[in-house]
Amino acid sequence: MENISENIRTQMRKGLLEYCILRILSNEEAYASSIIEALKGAKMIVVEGTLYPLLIRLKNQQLLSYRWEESTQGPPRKYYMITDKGREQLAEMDAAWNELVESINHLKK
Amino acid sequence: MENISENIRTQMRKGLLEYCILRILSNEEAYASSIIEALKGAKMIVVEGTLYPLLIRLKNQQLLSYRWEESTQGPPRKYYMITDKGREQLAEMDAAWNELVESINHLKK
DNA sequence: TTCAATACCTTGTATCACAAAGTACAAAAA
DNA sequence: TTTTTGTACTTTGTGATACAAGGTATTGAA
Repeated sequence: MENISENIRTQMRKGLLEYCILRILSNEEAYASSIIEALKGAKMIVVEGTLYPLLIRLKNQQLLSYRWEESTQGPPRKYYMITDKGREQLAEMDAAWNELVESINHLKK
Repeated sequence: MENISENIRTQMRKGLLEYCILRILSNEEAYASSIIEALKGAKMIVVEGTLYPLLIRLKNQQLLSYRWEESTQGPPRKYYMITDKGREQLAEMDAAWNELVESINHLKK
């Protein structure tokens, strides 16, 4: 645990990654690398070793599905898409997130 | 895990409890039960088994200190207070939280 | 056919929150 | 006095999550 400030951020992120993935996939299909890029764009840095198990988890919960697609450069890609059940879950997560923000704001007063 | 919605909230809270404790103690000294009450007021429900180890952890990191105080009803209480180092950490956590909120907002667009 | 690039996956570890217990103390009740 | 009740503090075991550091497989170019 070399960098304390990084650790704070890592811990705060916990439990929010699933939410972020669902949010990203609510707009478009994507495969792992493009999801990582999207997360980077939001400054939610994540490594492959974190993302892959997470995607598998979400797929097993039937919140995501995927299809294989050939790539022009390299091996085929697994494109993930959100399911109806995933959208329901996303709605719940939106609510949970909003409550969390309210909770923190309440403690800031 | 029986209640999925609860689990979502539990996971989202992860890493934020330390932040909440420091925020609460930034205004006033408090002992465990009163901290739990404050968290309840913000709808961040937490149980003793979570809070006590957390307080000990924060104390070992020298972000908190405490003093014993007699109680009119029951055994003495451990009143915790934030240290200077704790206030520095709190400032970092404020920044981390703000960035996190921005990250999520970014993904919502 | 070897190599580099890309994509996907697995294993071991640390951290955190919770559930469910237990210990210690003080004041009221028996 | 002894027992009970209420309050406060603590510990142990479990499950979930993110990360680091590896590995496997496919493709196309050198």
